[in-house]
Amino acid sequence: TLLAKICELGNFNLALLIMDEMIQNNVLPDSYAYTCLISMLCRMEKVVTAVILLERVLERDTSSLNQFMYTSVINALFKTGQPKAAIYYFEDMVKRGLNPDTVTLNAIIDGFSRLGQVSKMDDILSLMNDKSLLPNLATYNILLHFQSKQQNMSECFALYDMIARKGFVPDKLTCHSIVLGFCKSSMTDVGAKFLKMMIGEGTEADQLTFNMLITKYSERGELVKAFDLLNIMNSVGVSPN
RNA sequence: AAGCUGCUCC
Repeated sequence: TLLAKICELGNFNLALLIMDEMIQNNVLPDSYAYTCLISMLCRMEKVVTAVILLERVLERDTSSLNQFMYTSVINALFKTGQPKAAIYYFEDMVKRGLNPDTVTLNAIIDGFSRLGQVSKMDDILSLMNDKSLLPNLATYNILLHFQSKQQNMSECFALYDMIARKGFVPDKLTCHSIVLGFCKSSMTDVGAKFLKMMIGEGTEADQLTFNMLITKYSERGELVKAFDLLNIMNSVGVSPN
């Protein structure tokens, strides 16, 4: 419990110290303690320490292993530009009979999408399908963001439709990606219209997305439109920063 | 209880 709270507060040095003390006193950390520590280290970009800790669990306490530890490490390795290591742990996870779930595969799809490795993304999507794992909203948001960065707006709309068809409610990340695609395509007005439409449909309004459009309009000298958005922000209760 | 999705500005 103490470890969990310290992890939550983000003090990994103290958490590691306490873990050492536990081990010295023959109180072995349990699965929960290890998971908290590893995920905290990954969040704080201490991926090397996280991997060392995962290796310790692999050596002495394989019964404590779970998907959370692996997903945290796989995600952090991708994010720090170490895809080979990430895949190594993915394969290790599978070897040990820990079934990757949608969250694990999402982390990998996102990792490959950042590297522009489309065929690997497809491989993981096929795997998801083969294992009868259902994509979640994050899966679609990852794909949507990937397409929007490349201004593939028709792909974006196909994904947007898919989100609704699968019964998910688009969120602020969904909205951000679509508007991003329009901004990049210099279709700022369409982006603004889309944002207004999504807000009208109940999507949580979002400061970042407004900022993106306001910045774009400001760059283009379209200040009337920029101020119009600022007014809308106020009227829907999103505070400007 | 813990793991996935934001090249807005700074």
